Amino acid sequence: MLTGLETMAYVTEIKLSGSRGPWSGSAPSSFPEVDLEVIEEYLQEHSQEVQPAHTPMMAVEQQMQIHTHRDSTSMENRWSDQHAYEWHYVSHTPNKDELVLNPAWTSPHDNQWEHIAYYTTPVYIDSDSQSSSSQYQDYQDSPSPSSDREDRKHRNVPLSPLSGKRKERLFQFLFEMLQTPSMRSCIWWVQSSSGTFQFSSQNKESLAQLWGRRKGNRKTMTYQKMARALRNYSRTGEIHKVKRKLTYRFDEKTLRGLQGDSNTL
DNA sequence: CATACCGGGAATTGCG
DNA sequence: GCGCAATTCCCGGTAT
Repeated sequence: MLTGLETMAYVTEIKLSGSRGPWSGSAPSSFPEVDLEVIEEYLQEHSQEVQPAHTPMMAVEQQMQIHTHRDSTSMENRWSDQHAYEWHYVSHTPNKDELVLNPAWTSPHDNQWEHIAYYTTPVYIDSDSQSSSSQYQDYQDSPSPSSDREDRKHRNVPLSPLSGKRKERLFQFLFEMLQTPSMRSCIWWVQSSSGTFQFSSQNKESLAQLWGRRKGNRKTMTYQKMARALRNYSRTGEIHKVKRKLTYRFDEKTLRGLQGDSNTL
């Protein structure tokens, strides 16, 4: 039989045949995966818009709930409690770990952060935010945040004229996804203030596929390949890997640049 | 032992 | 044609 991922792949291939088939509607539990189509559509409409006004995306989100909410989080947190690292959300809730997914779009008052998440940037929708934002400035991920190697040389992202649209970079795409509520089941901030984010081991492939589509690659993008590109960033400094499973961190500069963008756009 | 992640060399592709 | 930013392949290493 097909696994959730594969099934989804098929679905996305066949898709738009209008019929949502028996799966999505009646068997939401069959796959916690995210519906790429829905996400794509949504993203297309809101991609770069600056319309904080209303949130017509609610429709999308509702649909997504069907596929994503449920408890597919169990694994995600298994390691999180092994030893509190720089984030210890769940410190006291055994099965609460869901940190990200569920609570988000189910509570009525989450519109708050949804807003923030949208146009103000930094956002503090990360797992830690509400709990303990105290002991965090400590992470000892990589060597050190300071020691400016040779980045500041002549490699800055000047808000260049950007005449003509430059191709979207992977880290920009990821940042965008991180600001998209509906993508919370694929990627989320572990600690937005430090730019640390993490991929969902269940839906990382969906996110990768989405990236691949956006780029219009010939073959389908996979997390493996996307991660390879991510590894290149550790050389150029945009993003660094942190010692936690599926977790990375935007460089301060990169983050600042991205945040600036989203505000100024 | 099996599977998932991680890392990086190296060739190739697309684009500006 | 050049260089950049991936993309694709692949394979060894580590962790679970």
